[in-house]
Amino acid sequence: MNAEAGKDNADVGFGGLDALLGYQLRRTQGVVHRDYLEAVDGLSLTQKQTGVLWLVDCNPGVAQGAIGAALDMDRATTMAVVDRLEERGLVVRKKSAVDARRRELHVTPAGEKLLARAKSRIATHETRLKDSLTSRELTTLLALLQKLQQAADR
Amino acid sequence: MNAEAGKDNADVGFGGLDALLGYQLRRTQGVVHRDYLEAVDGLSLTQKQTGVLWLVDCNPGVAQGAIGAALDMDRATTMAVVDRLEERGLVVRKKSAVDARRRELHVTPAGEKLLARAKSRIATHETRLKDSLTSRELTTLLALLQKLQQAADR
DNA sequence: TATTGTTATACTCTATAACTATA
DNA sequence: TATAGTTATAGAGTATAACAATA
Repeated sequence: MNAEAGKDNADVGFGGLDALLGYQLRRTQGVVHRDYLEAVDGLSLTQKQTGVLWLVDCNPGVAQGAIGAALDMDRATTMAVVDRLEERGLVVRKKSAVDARRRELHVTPAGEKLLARAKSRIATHETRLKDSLTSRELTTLLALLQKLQQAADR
Repeated sequence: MNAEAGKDNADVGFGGLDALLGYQLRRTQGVVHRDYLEAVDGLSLTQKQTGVLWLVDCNPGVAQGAIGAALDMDRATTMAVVDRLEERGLVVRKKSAVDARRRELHVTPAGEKLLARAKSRIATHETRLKDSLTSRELTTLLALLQKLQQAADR
């Protein structure tokens, strides 16, 4: 494994790419999500799916659109995610008695069980991440991410 | 638009979800990528595609695998991304004269032109993001993201 | 008219597994 | 045996557009 020609893995120049906030953000998200998937290995839950399950669980009867708005998803995207959860019997859609356009979402017993297991695994994953930072750094990081969200969301 | 039943967009409780680093990271990445796509509107370049184009440009003849390693991508994922760029005539694959297994990547003139335009738009996008932070906050944020990457990458 | 959900469709990223050809 | 790239295949997130039902 010599660096005889072309470029070896070790000597790839970034030419300023790594100075981009967007790049570092995406890269960090990628690594963290992979660690997340390992943490919940076997549960078959992505970050997004867990997010929906989590919110539906603590907001029983919440409308699909509200979930999408809360998690910053398009209506069609929300449909796709909820569809998958419903197919797996983790959530159910019920017609709203108050507004027939709405579908109230509820977590099923199976969903509750899975969510509980996921939360436990996620706690471990989160601890691993947070342990790499001081308490002050964590607070700072969350605040800065918040600022970025506001700057980018227009 | 009343909050008559179920849950209205405004009163969705997060039940601790928003305290998760992984959640805030994913959310921030989503908002920032959307802003990115708006910034490069019409160029049809995602963050990932731009990243590959960028690295190939400043590392002419780089091997595909090296690009994947640098950008933290699976071999198959790298294939898919490079395939799209090649189909669009933005990069070319050439057999390495030194190691016949390798494919050296090069940016085409069309790719150079597109990358230049993208870089200009990205500068604006990055400025918008960075302007929301002080210079010290930016340094801190980049350092903390770095720390997280190391903590999650195992 | 506006809103909520739906369907159809499409693109991108991601990954696993099996395969070829080279080393 | 190990590495670089390839192909086939699949799942997941994302989004646009057109549509139905309801408000």
